[in-house]
Amino acid sequence: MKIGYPCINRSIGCTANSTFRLANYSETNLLEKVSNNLDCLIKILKYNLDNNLLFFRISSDLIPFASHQICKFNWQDYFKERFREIGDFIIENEIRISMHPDQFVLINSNKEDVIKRSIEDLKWHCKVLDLMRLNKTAKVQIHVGGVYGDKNSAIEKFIDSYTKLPHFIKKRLVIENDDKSYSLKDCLSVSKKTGAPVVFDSFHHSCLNNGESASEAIKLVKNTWKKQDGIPMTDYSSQAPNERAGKHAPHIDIENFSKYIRETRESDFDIMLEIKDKEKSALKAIALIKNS
DNA sequence: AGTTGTCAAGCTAGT
DNA sequence: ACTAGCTTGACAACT
Repeated sequence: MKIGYPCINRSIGCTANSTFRLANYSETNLLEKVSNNLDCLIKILKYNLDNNLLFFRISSDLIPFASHQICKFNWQDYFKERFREIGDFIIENEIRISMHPDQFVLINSNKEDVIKRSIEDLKWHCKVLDLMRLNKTAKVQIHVGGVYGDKNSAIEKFIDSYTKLPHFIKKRLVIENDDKSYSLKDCLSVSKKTGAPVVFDSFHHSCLNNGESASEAIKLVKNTWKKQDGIPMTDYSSQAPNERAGKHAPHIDIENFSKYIRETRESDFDIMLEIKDKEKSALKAIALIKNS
């Protein structure tokens, strides 16, 4: 079991998700930001290694506007060696990597243009992981998408788009249950048709479910991860106290986390902590696991 | 230097 | 028909 946190480290004084406005797009700006982001990424990974945090989500801002039509620069070639070095570090130290394109990436949209741009976005995410030479255990996770008033046909649309994806995307794409539209059960049925592994998000599951306990849920998703995909990736968070239902907690609720670990102890899986204070909570989680 | 408004992209629910 | 909220940090323009 590996523990990690997404995208940002708040202790080491740099960010690997620095970006700029579209209005200020220039090759110079892009080069500067990407270069800075890659430098910081390796620093974060080193910090993580020192602290036994072996799961990390790389920010979608790593290459700003990578899939936007404005970007004509061949960053793949220009930063080839840097990607390779970072990849070597990841592989040597057996760090698990994920990426999570944001809410705009929808392969089941009823607008062809949205699907097209989403695929372009998935392409660059997968390209980065390929340039790092990471194996199939490095994943790119998305939600199933919109419902458009008819979930069955929206799922059909997802399956149809998925089937047409190039192999280098398919080998990395995994789907995550969300808190409003697509439950774990929905994701499992999509997985059955597509073969895409399912990322279990425990917090979303607490918002939207069909009565499955956490330990049942983990066992169910486990079957969707083949040997080459690695052990299941999962997302964990808890409800922010006194806030709207579905809002992520600012700090880890260690009681809640401890209970989750106890309930699911018979399975091995990696945990991404989607908590606002990032590595701070991840360190607490690591300490808890060590002592349990 | 510190503060505040704004940012490429879509969907859903609520008015 | 329209908009706020999602979830969010960081850029950029303003004090």
